[in-house]
Amino acid sequence: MIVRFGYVAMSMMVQNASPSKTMTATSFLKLADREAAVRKLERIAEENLANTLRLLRHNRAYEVHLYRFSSKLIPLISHELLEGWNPFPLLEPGFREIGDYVKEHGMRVSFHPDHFTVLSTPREDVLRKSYEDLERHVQMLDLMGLDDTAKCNIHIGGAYGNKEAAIPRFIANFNKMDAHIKAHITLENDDKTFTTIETLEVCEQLGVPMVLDIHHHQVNTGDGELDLQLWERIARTWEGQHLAPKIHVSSPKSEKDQRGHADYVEEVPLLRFLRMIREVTPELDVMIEAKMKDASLFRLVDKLKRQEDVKLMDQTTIELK
DNA sequence: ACCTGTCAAGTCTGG
DNA sequence: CCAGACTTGACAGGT
Repeated sequence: MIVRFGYVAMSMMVQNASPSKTMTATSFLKLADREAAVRKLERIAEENLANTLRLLRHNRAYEVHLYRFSSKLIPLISHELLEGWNPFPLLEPGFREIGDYVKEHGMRVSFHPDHFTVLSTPREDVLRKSYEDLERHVQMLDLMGLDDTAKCNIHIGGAYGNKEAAIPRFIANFNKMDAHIKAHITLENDDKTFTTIETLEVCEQLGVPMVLDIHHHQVNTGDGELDLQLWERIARTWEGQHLAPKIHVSSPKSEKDQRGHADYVEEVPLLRFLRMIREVTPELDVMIEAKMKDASLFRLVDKLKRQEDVKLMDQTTIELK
């Protein structure tokens, strides 16, 4: 089995390369000249895109093939103060450059819209904003010139005290979306509400690939023991996608805070999982969600390569024999 | 240079 | 019905 690793949004190795610089609404309002304030936002967005490209070059140099973009590339884009603002024409060259680089080097990229994107919501205003948020994320991928192998990963959302009602509401709201948007969505089990099995059932019903988060599963297990049978069902949701299944990995922050994310990733639980699935899964992509970002990725790979059944293929790819 | 509080968002809890 | 907690990286304002 071939396993590749990636990381999220920012680098601990490249200095001053934040792709998530922002401006508060308060300081936006403090600027007397609104046009100048908007131009400042646009400058920040261009800087975020430039830093994203710097990170991709870093990824290329270190053979990191998976990367998740920051969802905060354009500051205040969803804020009501900026209603009517359309920075996309200005940012198009920046997005295109990123997409060209991704395609040139065969990278797998994604977004993870914030947890305020909630398709299970009963509130019309929240649903509208969620649709807008998803549309905006897909729009960015479109401007990059990327196809629907670049995914937007989301959670099912809130339960509102009644999961049995929230799930069909999610499904109905999901189905109202354009096919182009739907084709970009993946669903991930969360750490509090919707378990692996519940998320999987929705994925199977909707024909949406599922991203398994093994840390979330550990803290929100529900009824579904993570055995080979469950994994095979999850892996099947990726059939026909031209993509290897993807999982998320992180480790508990502490004994007391099991849900928080630690700086680095423990290799033992991951190895146990990989060895369980290696016979049935030829390729797997693993997103590292640790505070130390790319630094934790390299530390993890360094630990893994010492295992007898692990062979290092490149700086971030292993073969588990 | 560093520290502390605030900001965005939506859900959930406790009162 | 409403205030506060939760989460995250980064701003904003203070020393």
